[in-house]
Amino acid sequence: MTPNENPQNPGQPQQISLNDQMKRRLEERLHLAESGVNPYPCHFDVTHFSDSIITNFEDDATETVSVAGRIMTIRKMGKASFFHLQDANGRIQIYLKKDDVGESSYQTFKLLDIGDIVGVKGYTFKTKTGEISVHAQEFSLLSKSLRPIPIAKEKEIDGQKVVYDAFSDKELRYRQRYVDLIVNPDVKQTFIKRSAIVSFMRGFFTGQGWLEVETPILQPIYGGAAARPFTTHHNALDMQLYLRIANELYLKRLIVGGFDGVFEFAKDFRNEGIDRFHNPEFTQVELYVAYKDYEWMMKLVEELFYQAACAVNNCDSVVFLGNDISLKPPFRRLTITDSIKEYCGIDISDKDEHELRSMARDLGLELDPKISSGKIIDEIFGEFVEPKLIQPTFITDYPIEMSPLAKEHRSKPGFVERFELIAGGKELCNSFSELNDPVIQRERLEAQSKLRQRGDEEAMIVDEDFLRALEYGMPPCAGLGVGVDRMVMLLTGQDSIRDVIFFPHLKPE
RNA sequence: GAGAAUAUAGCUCAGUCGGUAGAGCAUCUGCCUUUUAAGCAGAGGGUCGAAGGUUCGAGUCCUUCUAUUCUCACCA
Repeated sequence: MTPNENPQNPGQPQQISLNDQMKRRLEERLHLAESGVNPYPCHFDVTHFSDSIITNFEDDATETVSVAGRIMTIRKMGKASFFHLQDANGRIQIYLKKDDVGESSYQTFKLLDIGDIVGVKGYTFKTKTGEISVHAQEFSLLSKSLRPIPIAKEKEIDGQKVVYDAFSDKELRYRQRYVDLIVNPDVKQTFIKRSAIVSFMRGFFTGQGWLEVETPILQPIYGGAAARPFTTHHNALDMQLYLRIANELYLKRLIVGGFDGVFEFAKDFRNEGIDRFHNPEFTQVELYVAYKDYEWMMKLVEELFYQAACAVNNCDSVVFLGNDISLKPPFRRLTITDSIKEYCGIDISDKDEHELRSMARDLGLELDPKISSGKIIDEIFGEFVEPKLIQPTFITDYPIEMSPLAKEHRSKPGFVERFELIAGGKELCNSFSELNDPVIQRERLEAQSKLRQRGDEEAMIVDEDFLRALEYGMPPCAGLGVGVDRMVMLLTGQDSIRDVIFFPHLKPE
């Protein structure tokens, strides 16, 4: 695409709406170039970052530093000026005096705007009012900004930072995340933490000797979860493909192949509704470990969340959705049957579909007459129990109909060895002892495909190649899926998934 | 999918009963060599989300549409 082409309407020049401020900045860009100042030079030698200058400052020892960043505030006072420069780590005040930088350089400075990126060389000092600053000896323009950034002003009152005119339009913040990141420092911190959480998990897993792998996103048959997929088309092969809804079936093939532990940070895609807990594309880390079961996996998950919280927050408790949550192990464990007994006062064990349905009706739950007993239990749980589980809780031993890929419970017929981790009333993890009997797995998938024929769009499809892999023999195995976005929400205290994804899905402008 | 709210200057927001489009910040001009929501004096800046309608007259009332936000539904 040529630079001036309109992406929405190829062939047409792009309509850049020019307001007065942009016009002026464009003229300034030309004016600077004509007067011999390159508005976009190639490099600048940075020696210091704002945060380290401030931490290492000593009153009687000035230090020569080169810093670079974006101009965020300007206070011009005739022949001297102050401005704040924002670099990757924070802000530092710069003091610029005409006598020090020279007439022409000072004239150039006076043309600059908030939003321009500059480099400054100077020495550190503390102003009359006590702010650690850099006294500029040289400065240079590094990149001219053509669009005015939203200016939020800050004032400290009794140590409390008060922000005026903050850039707060949520739509604009999501659409122009780059601006959000420039002007709202907390946003940047959330994403730095997100990266730290992912790094921590990667280290936690590889430290055990498990292998990080990559498996297909474009799949001819989707599986591993109950969800509607996105479809796409491969032209050369002229075939329909699906964007993965999970990578479970591929990772298990790798366990068959002889790896003892594999994991993948997977972007998954589900063609479903959008709300503050769901984005159409989201990140899930899935982990499979041979010769282990779900009991073992629960201990691992406790450690994972506890250590991750300590690593990124230096603290084992968080505030999530308005609740104080402690991530100190052990987490409470409760079978789904016991949880319903506790929160609804009813005993669902050994009840048939008819009895369960009337119990649900007594609780005031309207149910689709087509759904079977496992799904009824899930509905009761989802409606009356899950929202009440604020502290981290493992809910275990789900009805077998809901879990076609999990192994039947070793001592409870009709249930599987499965757990979910719930915190703040929301599911964060799902895990089971993986079903590795290929004959039973085939039966379960075929039962799913019957549900599918009856109109359940989320029922799974029989994946013959996956079954073939199991027929070669898969060791006993524990599997885990962690919703990374939700885990980041929990550990950063964000109430919406949109605040932990840089570019959440929005309709086109 | 349903309901509620929102959409006015680059940003944050006022706009009363339908009668000339407002403020602060930002921008521009002038003054100002340790300021910090810098200050002082002046100036410019608007297709009031889009399209229809009612009316002598619509930012304001009505209809439709678009987008967003929140809640609910759906959703491992």
